[in-house]
Amino acid sequence: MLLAQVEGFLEVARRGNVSRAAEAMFVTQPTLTARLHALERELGEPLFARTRRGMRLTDAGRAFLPYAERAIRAVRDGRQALADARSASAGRLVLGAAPAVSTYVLPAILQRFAAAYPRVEVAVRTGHSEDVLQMLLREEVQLAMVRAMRNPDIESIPLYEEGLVLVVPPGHPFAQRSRVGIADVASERLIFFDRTSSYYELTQTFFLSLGVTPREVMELDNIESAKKMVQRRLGIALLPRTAVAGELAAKTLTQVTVTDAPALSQKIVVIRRRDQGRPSGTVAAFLNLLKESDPAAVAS
Amino acid sequence: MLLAQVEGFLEVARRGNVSRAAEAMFVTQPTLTARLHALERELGEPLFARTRRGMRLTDAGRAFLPYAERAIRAVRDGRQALADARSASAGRLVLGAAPAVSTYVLPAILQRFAAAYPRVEVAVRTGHSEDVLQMLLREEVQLAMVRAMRNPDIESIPLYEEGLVLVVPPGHPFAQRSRVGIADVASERLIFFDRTSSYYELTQTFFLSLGVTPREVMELDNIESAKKMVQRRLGIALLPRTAVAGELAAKTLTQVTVTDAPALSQKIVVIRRRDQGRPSGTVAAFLNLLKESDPAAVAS
DNA sequence: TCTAGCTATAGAGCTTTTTTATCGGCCCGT
DNA sequence: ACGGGCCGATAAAAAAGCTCTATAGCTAGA
Repeated sequence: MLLAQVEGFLEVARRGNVSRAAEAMFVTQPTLTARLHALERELGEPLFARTRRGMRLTDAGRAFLPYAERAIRAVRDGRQALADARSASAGRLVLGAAPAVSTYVLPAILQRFAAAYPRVEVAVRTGHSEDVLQMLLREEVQLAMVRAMRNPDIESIPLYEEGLVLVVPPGHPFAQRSRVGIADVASERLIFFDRTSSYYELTQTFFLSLGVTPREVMELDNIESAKKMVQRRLGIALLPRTAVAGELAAKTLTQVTVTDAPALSQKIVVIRRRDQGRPSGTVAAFLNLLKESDPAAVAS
Repeated sequence: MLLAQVEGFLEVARRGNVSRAAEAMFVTQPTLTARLHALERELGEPLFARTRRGMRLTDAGRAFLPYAERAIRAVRDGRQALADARSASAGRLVLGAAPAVSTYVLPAILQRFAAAYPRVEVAVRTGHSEDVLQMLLREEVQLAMVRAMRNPDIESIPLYEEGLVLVVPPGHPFAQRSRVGIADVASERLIFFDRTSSYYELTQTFFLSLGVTPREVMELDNIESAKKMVQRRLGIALLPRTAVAGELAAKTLTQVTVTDAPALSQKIVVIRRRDQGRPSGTVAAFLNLLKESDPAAVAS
């Protein structure tokens, strides 16, 4: 059965006249007649009664009519849905993100994305990078913004380098000193967050590699709490720069540079299943938006 | 766009494998590949990502999928609806009927029809023959059972001859007499029903042609009331045989034959729009059922 | 009776589709 | 490392179907 036959059926049903319907469809009348015959032959039932005045639906035709309309409408809507998806003017985008990205980087990006594509429905799922990777592999998310990871089934696009910076409360002795060494840091109470996250492992390795073992520590399970603890002078912390950008600007936290230690950072990337072909629709739109902007700069 | 392409898309989407899908659809693999390519070209977007393992839906494909399913389902359901209509195993039948037919003849017929085609939804619209004819011409009903009428746009199939019989209450003097003449009838109070119906005209013409003018009359607007009036000895009436079959059998009314007057009757036919082609589906089923039975015999 | 308007039909040409056969890549077991 | 097996893509020939022009057949209305 050809869609063209069903469309012809509808057009003739509407107009009751093959010639006019043919004209409206930009085909000749015999063509349309043939389509109708083919459709009737396939369905095994006359859909029209031929009269001197034109074509009238038979009972069978009347019975078939709503289904024909539904089918044509479905195809038309499907085309529209694809067009929407292509222009990203509508559709759905499901993102995965690591906690620090989700909280401090994504909001500003999503604000711009939502402004550019107001009809796109966006969903964000937050989790540790490893968990988000699994979501991606299970196709629960289309894109994920996580720390750089190695996996043969994904491709990564570098997003930004997220530095970990040492923050202290305003008025802390470190803030006045010209030089702060790693040994000085080790003697302070250190505040960590989320033992199960990659940050924890990263910072621990960092200290160990410098031969430093911070003794007094406090551990929180989220960055926001860690910041509060530092502000209440319960310790100092190594936190993602994006997570403290706001506090540094408001001078409610002060950044301290450790002179005798290398910069500590990790790469944040956006990852995507490698077997999904070229990005399209909302995904492509989001990636373009990322490409045009510096995610780390918009952290709030 | 070809339905076959959409079906191919669905089958491949389900199986993730062109070769298997092609096999299931009884075509060769290159055919199906070509269909997919044609569909993708028409939609301007890859629907599948080709991998070593087979075909995976792209985001675009996923967006299109529900519409494709809807379209195919609509066509499938449409086919089924036609098949149902053909076998009259389901569907809808809208009948028109004159009051006497609707009340006394149709119930028994519909009982049998409903037994034979339980899934057919039946609707009856009752009205005077002329009104029902208009309903038929406006296609508000598919068939109508009315008195024989002349109209170029309809075709009629004779159903039965409906005789008008003179009924009197049990114990009425006429019931005992061997001969009742038209003059005797004229001296009785006569009960008519529904001045606007064809019965009224018919009976009036009948008396006039015999040179009789019934003086005392009573007029009801429905047969059932007329029967009750006769039973309460308020008069005698000329009523359709089918309408009094039950009372005659139960001996709550008595039939009297007028010896010096011709039999009075009118033809009941089933009519149908002439431009509807050959009857099909529920209509054909109903007509067949009529053909096989004697409607007048089943009057209750 | 003629004309206008309707659909059906015939036959040629062309486009599209389908098929067979084959290619090129990749995975996996030996 | 290599070969068999499975994947989809491609080429080319054959087949099928579609669309066109031209025309027929029919009826209603002038």
